[in-house]
Amino acid sequence: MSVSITDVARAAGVSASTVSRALRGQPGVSGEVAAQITAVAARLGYTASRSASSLASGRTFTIGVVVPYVGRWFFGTVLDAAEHVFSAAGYDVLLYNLGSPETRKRFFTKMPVRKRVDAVLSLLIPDEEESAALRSLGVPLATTVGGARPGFTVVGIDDRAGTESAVRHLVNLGHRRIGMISGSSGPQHWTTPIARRQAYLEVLADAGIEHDPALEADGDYTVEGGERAMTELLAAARPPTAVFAQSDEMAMGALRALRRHRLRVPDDVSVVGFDDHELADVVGLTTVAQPVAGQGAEAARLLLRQLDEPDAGQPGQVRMPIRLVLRETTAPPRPRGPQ
Amino acid sequence: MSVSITDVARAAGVSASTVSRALRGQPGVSGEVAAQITAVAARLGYTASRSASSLASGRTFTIGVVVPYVGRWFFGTVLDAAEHVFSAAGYDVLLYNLGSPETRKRFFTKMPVRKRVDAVLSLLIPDEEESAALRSLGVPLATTVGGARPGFTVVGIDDRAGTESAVRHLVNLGHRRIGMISGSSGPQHWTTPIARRQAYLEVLADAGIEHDPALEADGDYTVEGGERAMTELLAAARPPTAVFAQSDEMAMGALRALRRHRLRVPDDVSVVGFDDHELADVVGLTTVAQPVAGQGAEAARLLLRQLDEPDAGQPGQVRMPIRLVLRETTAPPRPRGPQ
DNA sequence: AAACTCAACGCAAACGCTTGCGCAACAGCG
DNA sequence: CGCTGTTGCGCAAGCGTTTGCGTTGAGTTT
Repeated sequence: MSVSITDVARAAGVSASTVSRALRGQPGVSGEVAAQITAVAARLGYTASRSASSLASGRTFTIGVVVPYVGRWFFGTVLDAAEHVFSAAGYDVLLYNLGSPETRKRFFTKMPVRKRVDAVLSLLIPDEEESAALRSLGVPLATTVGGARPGFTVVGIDDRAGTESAVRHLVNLGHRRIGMISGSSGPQHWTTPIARRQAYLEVLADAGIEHDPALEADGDYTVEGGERAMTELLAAARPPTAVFAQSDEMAMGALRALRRHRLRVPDDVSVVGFDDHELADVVGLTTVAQPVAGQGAEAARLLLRQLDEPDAGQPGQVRMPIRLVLRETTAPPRPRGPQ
Repeated sequence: MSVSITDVARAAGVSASTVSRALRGQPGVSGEVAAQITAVAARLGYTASRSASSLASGRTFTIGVVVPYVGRWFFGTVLDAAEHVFSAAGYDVLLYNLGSPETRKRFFTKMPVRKRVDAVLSLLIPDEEESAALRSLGVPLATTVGGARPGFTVVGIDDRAGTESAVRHLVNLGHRRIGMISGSSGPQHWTTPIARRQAYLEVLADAGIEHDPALEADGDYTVEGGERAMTELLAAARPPTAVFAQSDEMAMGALRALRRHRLRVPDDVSVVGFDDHELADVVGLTTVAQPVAGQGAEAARLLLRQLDEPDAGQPGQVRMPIRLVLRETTAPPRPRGPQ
């Protein structure tokens, strides 16, 4: 029923090996014969069986992409861009969505990608054990999040610089009580929240502002979490006049909480986010923009390059530019109340 | 280097066929031997090569999911849910992101999923030619968008009912000049915008409101498109006092446009969206909620069922519930101006 | 004209698994 | 006790490619 390489070979009056070579543009077959074969293959609607060819060749022409939540804007956007690069290069992508701890565990113990992929792009930060498991695959690895990791190509941003620009902006506006909504709920090895928190503390210290632990809350990187966190901050003895959220989603949650508390933004409270979410502009959110799609595409390109030249040296590290985007959720604090 | 089935067989003192059967829980191997084999396999860290087993069995344990834009909330959410169902059932998902016409064309001519997947879930509406190509794969097919299609299991919503509830809501508030931002830019065979438009027209007719073509604009299903469309509507001789957008993203674009025009929502203009986007609540958008993740999960489940019982009858059709969610972007029109 | 290259192609052996079939061994039956 | 079933397992033939190597014949060198 299904047309195989021998069918093509027979129809073209050559051997299967010649068909194989011709269709893949390998040397060892004359121009005319190759043309003939391509024509016949097209006429018969022949597509090589991926299973068979990867079994024989050891190459799968497939990239594994593991992501915590495809549904979230950040990951969806990275994936979108990466997928375009991969598919343009003739690679398919095998998607693993590892949101819950169980699926994540299942993935890393069963390792379904073993012998199924030529490389893997991880959009989540593997812990020591997990990255060891990935390395054991013996294929090029890349990630777009978190810091340096042995064996991984990482393309990311300067989290500290980004955070600095955001918090410094609030300081410059005159704010002294600056809260932070972090997304630190994840495992410790995720360096992003840590780096951003450090930068936050440093800017405060630099401005001579004493740090108040009551002005920090965890937002879990979600809208709901951000809302909860903001509510928490508002309950503090002396609530913040400005808030830096480590992601736009959390910032939007914060906006919602503020609205529910009948507080005006930026009159009563300023808020700045991180990411430049697609909808940040709609809500007028001041934020730190990072090239999200750009990171996905770049990581994909680097991975492909490693595939092409396996003898290349250390996996690279790329820092993408960030920039503060001023919109309408930040303003000087209202000159009222004590201090 | 890599451990194969024969390694396990040797170590367990049985034949490869017995290992194969034991590991897949097939009958024909005694309990103790099976236990032995599983233990040995675990100790050796054996994972069956997917290429080899699919070559031999013809089954791939992989589902192809084709989607227009993974980055967009709707598709990302559907995909997320579907992936969970698939992976829980032991299936991997091969992702094809077909946003641009070129990649789409490439996909449907090269058909890279041929012999690579056991089923495909399409999140885009294939035209006649494309769905014929999909059917030629000879595997179960499902989609979560658009209307009935021969050979496809489709789980969706009642677009007309959803639209009716939205537009009727505006009518009931007293609006007479009700604009619509549609997403009809796609190919004609996409029934969603068409169905929604019809329902829109019907409600107007039913309310005795004459239809004004100047109150319709195309928003391309994007935020930017929605903004453009709203700007267009505002330029009409008699601009609308309310707008129904066929997606929340377009509605949010409309909100942005309105803000730029210094018009207040809902005081000057009411707007209602469609989807109940994750952030609809943040901006207070009144909208028609549909179970997005639910549709993805349900479609995935139906696909798996077809895989289990291939002799089942016609592919099913499921209608998921919708409901109007009232928030803060709709209100009665201001009683001023002529009529 | 013999010896040698080299390009173009075919042969056949993998690749690692699944599965129909055959063959013991053992149980239950008349 | 022979006979038929049944259970548990091994044999070996695929599945559809890729690829190292061998063969052929035309072209080039001495």
